Parts: sequence; C-alpha cells; structure tokens
Amino acid sequence: MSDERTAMAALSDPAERLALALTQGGLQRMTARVLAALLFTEQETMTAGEIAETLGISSGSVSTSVKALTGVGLIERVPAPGSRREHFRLPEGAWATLMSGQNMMVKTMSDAAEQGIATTGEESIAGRRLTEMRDFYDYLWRELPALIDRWRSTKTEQS
Amino acid sequence: MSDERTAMAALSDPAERLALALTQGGLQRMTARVLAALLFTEQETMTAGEIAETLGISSGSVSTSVKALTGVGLIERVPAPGSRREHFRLPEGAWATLMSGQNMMVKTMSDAAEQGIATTGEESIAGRRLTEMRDFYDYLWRELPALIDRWRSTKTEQS
DNA sequence: TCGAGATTTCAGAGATCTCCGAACATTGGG
DNA sequence: CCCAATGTTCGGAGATCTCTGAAATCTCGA
Repeated sequence: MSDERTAMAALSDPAERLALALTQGGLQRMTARVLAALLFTEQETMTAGEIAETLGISSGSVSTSVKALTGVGLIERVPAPGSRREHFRLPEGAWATLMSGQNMMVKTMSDAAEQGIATTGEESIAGRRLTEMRDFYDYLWRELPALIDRWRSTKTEQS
Repeated sequence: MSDERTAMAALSDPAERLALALTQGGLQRMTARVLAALLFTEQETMTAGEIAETLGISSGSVSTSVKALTGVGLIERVPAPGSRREHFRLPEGAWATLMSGQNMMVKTMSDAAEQGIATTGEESIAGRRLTEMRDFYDYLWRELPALIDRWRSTKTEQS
C-alpha cells in the first residue's frame, strides 16, 4: 500500500508509542519523537540531519526540539569526534533528570497551596483543605529526591 | 471601577494561580479552575450552579469538567443533604489520588521501554539504553506506592 | 578568506483544542 | 401527572498551537 518510506528509516512502532507516552508527560509531539529516535537508534549518536531524515520532519523542527531537549538536559551535544557538525545523544541518567523536572511541579503545587493559606488562614474551611494539600506536596518534595538518590546508589553498586 | 462582579464571587488570585499550576499537570483550563473553586470555597460543598457562577463559565463547561474530575476521583458527588440537586466536594486524600494518576504514566513509560527491548534485544546499543530506562521506571513503579502509603500512615497517627 | 554544507530563526498555513450556548433529557415537588 | 428547575450533550466559532519552508546566519575546511 502507499508506502512513502523511500530512503528514510522511520521510527519503529514501539518508538512511536513511546513518543506518544512522552507527549502525555508534557513534551511536544515532535520533541517527543526526537527523543524516541535518539533512544531507539542503533548508533551511539545522531546528527540533526539524521534525525530529520529518520522522522521525516523539517530541519527547523529538529532544531527547535533539540533546543528544548538540551535545555532540560534530556539530550546532550557531543563534541563531534570526526568531521561533521553536531552530534546528539541521551546522557547518562536522562530519566532521573526528567523525573526531577516533574518534581518542580510538586514544588509549584506546594507553593500555590501555601499562598492560598496565606490569604485564608489555616483554620478556615478552605484553609484546612489547603493545609492538607500543602502538607502532602511538601512531603513529596522532601522525599522524592531521596528516592532518586537511592536509585542512583543501587545502580552504582551493581556496576 | 468597571467591576463586573455583580453577584458572582470570582476566584481569588491564588486560586487562579493554582489552577494554572494544575494546567501544567495535564488538566484542562476549565477543569483546573473548577477544582480550584472547590478547593478555595469556604463552603463544605458547592453545587454545579454555584461553581458556574463563581467562575463565570457556562453550565455546560461545568458539567464536562465535573464529569472529568469525578472520573479520576478528584472530586465526589455528595448525596445531597437537603433539597437541591448535586453537591460536590474534594474527597479525603484527593492529592494522593492525583499522584496515583501520575504513576500510571510511570507504568506506561516502563511498558514502552519493555516493548522496545522486545524488538531490539537487551544487548544492542538501543537495547542498553532502553534497559536503563525500563529499570528506572520499574523502580519508581515499585517505590512510589510505598512512598504514598507512608504518607497515609503518618497522617493517620497524627490524628 | 571563501565557499559549501549545516543550523537557526521566523512568518504563516493548517490542524487542533476549548468553550459557549442552545437543544434535549432528567428529576423532584406540587 | 405535569411543570419548573437542574443537568447533559453537542455543533461550531474562535483562539491556540504546531510544523513547515525558506531566508538568514554560522562554521569548518581548503
């Protein structure tokens, strides 16, 4: 059937599904696909051009996505070993990084609740609800980094 | 001053800010505002009509939002004590519930990685990256429920 | 220093999403 | 049993977002 894949690799089905999952997590569609491409490639690194070809998207989209991803530390530029231009890859611990990003939202929620309490007081009806909320997110804010650290140590001692 | 608030309450500024934060977390704007209204109100419960008036939005939007929120367990219908129709409020532990929803994404990520490994094998270049990813999300998937349970118990013993 | 290839920026077309408003359904009281 | 008040569904206008394509910019090697 009308198969347009001529010389381009295209993402495997699991890769596209993973990209979709990342989308739910807040990434843009193309950004998620770029990440998936770098995750599923059998090369150590990819150039911007290779990414564009694999996904069948414009170089402009790749540029924007790559900018966003490096900004959050989800991919890194590799100093370019040989001749070409920019090479990219997932850094060690990319997923822990992504998780830390989620943590910022936890902090935001805690702060928002705190601000609410500042205007209602702790003992009003709304104040009690807000206090419960703040306490919960405060707890997560304190415990999540420890959880991730524990992951890092178990991984270290394995190697 | 051109103050259009005639008989409607309008959300406080902290409430609107919290709604915005919830938006980042994946909720729609109106849905987030409905949740914020129920969080900041000084009443124990609110009717759909009160929510619509407070937020200045259509009853249709309230209906849709309420449907979405009850679906995830973030608000609950209260059996209506007296005469009127439907009353709503935040249930106990709503935030833990919301967090559990986030966990589903962790599971999704883990599964996506697993599927990837199924096609690449564990020892290919991509396979190694996917394995690292799967192990990390598996770890979270195992540990996060425990973290939330610990929160629940500390809260219990306080009371 | 120059040229070719690679990358970034950006305006705008197209796709997508959101929310309203009105028609329709439902429920409880009189 | 009917009516009035409340709740739900859904089409579509408007707002928003996304991605492309092309022009501008940059960089390296010769």
